[in-house]
Amino acid sequence: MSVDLELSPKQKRAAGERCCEPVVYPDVQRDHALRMAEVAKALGDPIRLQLVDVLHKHAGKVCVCELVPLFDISQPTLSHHLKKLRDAGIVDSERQGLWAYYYVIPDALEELSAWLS
Amino acid sequence: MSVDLELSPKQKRAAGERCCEPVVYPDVQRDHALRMAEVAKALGDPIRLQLVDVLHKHAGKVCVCELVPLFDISQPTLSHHLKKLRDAGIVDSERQGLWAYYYVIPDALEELSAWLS
DNA sequence: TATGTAGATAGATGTCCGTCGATTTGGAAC
DNA sequence: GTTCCAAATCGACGGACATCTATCTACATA
Repeated sequence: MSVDLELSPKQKRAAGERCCEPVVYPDVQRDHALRMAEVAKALGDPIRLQLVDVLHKHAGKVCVCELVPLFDISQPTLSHHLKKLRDAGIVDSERQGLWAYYYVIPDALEELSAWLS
Repeated sequence: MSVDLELSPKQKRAAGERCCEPVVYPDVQRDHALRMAEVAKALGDPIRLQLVDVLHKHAGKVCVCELVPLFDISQPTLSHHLKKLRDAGIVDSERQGLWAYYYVIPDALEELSAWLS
């Protein structure tokens, strides 16, 4: 006949007791997380986040030459940030003559936005 | 008396015509953007994003020892990622004996979430 | 054809990041 | 006290990142 003893923490562990409920992570989430992390990483720079903010607030397309004076960085550096945003699928551009116009791709941020809610 | 001539692009530019509507960026947004970029940067790694996902789905607190086997990284690396999330103000931890329990700070992601919507 | 101009690319540099193995810290058990 | 254990920290290494200057590419003007 068994006695209702208080078990020591070590005995509890040995008996299979856990620190908390077991945690599993569904594989389905992994590539989902990968895509969202890519977007988050692109937004993880103050200048890029402000760029998206400006482009979004000007619902239309904004010329690069209007963006350059907004920040204290060189034109090539801004071009580099715009490329990062383009590579992440957040913005796209359109050329008209000498000028290039950038805009936020509709719903590009929706996946991340939905996850955060 | 002035004639209604078609101006060349260069003449237009010389006359002050712009490629698009002038764009200004309010200073108020800058520190706002800085804080959000910090959060986005912390989420900009697949493992950290999955960590937040797991912690959030387990509304309670999750023990580190349950998190380690979920990812193919060493325990010190996981600890490093948890520190990054803590530094960004996204998660916090609580120690109980040998074990450490992590949880998502309520509303830590709200600012970014609101901006994305 | 030659010149000017907007934007992208190339190359260099210093810093930050993700990862690891080894060690340290602080409780708990014997 | 000594041993065991979970988690954090340390030190190192390779790769990625933000930034710059200099150059290149298209296109438009003359």
